[in-house]
Amino acid sequence: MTMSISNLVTPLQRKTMSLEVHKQLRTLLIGGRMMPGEQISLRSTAEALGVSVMPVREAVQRLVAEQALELAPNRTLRVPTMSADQFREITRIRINLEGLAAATAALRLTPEGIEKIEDANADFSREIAKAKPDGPRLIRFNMEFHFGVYQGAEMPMLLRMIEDLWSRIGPILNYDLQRGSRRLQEREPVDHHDRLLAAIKQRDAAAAAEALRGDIQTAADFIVATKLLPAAEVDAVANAA
Amino acid sequence: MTMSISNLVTPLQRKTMSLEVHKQLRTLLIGGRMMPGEQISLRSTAEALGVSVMPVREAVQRLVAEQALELAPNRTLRVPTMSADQFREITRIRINLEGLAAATAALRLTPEGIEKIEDANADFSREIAKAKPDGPRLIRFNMEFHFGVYQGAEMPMLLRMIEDLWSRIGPILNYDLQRGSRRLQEREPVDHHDRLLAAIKQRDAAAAAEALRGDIQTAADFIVATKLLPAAEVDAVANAA
DNA sequence: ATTAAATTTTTGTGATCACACTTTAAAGTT
DNA sequence: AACTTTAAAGTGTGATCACAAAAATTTAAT
Repeated sequence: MTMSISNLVTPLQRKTMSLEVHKQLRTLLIGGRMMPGEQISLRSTAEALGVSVMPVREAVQRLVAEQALELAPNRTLRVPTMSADQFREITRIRINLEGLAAATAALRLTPEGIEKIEDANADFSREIAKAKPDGPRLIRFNMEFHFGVYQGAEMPMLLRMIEDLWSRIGPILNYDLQRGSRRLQEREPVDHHDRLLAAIKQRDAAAAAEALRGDIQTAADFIVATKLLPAAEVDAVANAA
Repeated sequence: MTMSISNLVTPLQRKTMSLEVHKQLRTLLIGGRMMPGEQISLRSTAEALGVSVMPVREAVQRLVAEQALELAPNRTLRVPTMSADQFREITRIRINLEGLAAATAALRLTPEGIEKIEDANADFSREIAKAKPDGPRLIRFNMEFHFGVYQGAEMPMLLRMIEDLWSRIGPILNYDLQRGSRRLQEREPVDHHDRLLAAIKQRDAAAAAEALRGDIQTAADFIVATKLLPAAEVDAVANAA
């Protein structure tokens, strides 16, 4: 009976088409490839992906549960729209959850982990310094930086909850970005990142959470200021508890 | 064109069997009617509920997304088991999220809302004072008290996230309760509730969050101390990101 | 040209069947 | 009796069909 094999193999993933569809749709959403309010059709997406409707149905159910998609009362499926109030609420939740992750990560991050974050921050800083920064690249580097920190907290459940939140605000952020936000020209986000990084190196949990709070809050204030988001939702969501 | 009718009618819910099944299973889970590790069969539950497997499949997908159910690598469906580490992580998340809700509620709760909470707390206090308190009733009153507070925050997304967390720890809490925990005999939870209530009445957000932290933490410490939870999970979960 | 009615198309939802895989029970073998 | 092998039952997964309801389109009428 072999004894240490469990340390050598990866725990064997479950591979279904549902999960594959779920991942693809989620990537589209986070990347802002689908506009808020846009309608989705089961059969269309099934045909586009070359599968039957079944895997799509299951994937969609998961996305609805994650609130990354929305099932309207008239049974139409769409990318959720978000009111300014809802966005503000998510921002408060993010500050708490991601603040917790950052604070914990400040205490637990390994030197290797810190190095990865520094790389991501360098990439981000370099891109934003360009005359005409590439939006998608910026988003990617920003994501690598943030989730590099969050992974360092070694709290898998918390990480997943944060991912879910990002998949919900992804469409908003990216949609704003595609319209050519001028915030990209500013050094502000880099300052917050540097401050967070410094706090982590000093193992200062409170300072890390505070730096992250500044990053999230100022970015959110900017989005709200664009007046892109409707003041309030008119139609009710059908997510009965 | 009628103008004020929108204020009179409820926004018409989407009524599908999937949602019904979802609600029923979720109730079972939160109520601790299903043991951690217990296996679920699509066909069995479908037959038990008198429907086809389809609604069950969709409901289960949602529950898996909510992490209230688990899909093992060998494709078996079961109520998630939880290691002590995982429970501790959830506790930290709860302290942050429910603390945020309590702090916000302290500032926003209406007199009617406060009255409702006081009633729930009185019921809870009365039940716990009995010689042989009724477990399910205690759980219900405790839930009414907590969610009475959380609803007062007027943050619907946060509320839903907290509900999801409760559906995950429900099996643990209730399972412990069914084994006849002696903690019920103690006044401790009542003290924390009273402290929280007092903070709310004084509109002291920080004190409210702190009182709630005490309530959650001491209860969690007790659960961990029972040694009911395994130290670590042996088999990996199949929730690929 | 506009509006109203009728028709067609498309939508999500539920049920049923087929398949590959795992687990369990039975039969066979030593 | 203990072990191995084989067969049966049960599992989630994917595909296909049927249906009612909503949307979009066309047709008819004013």
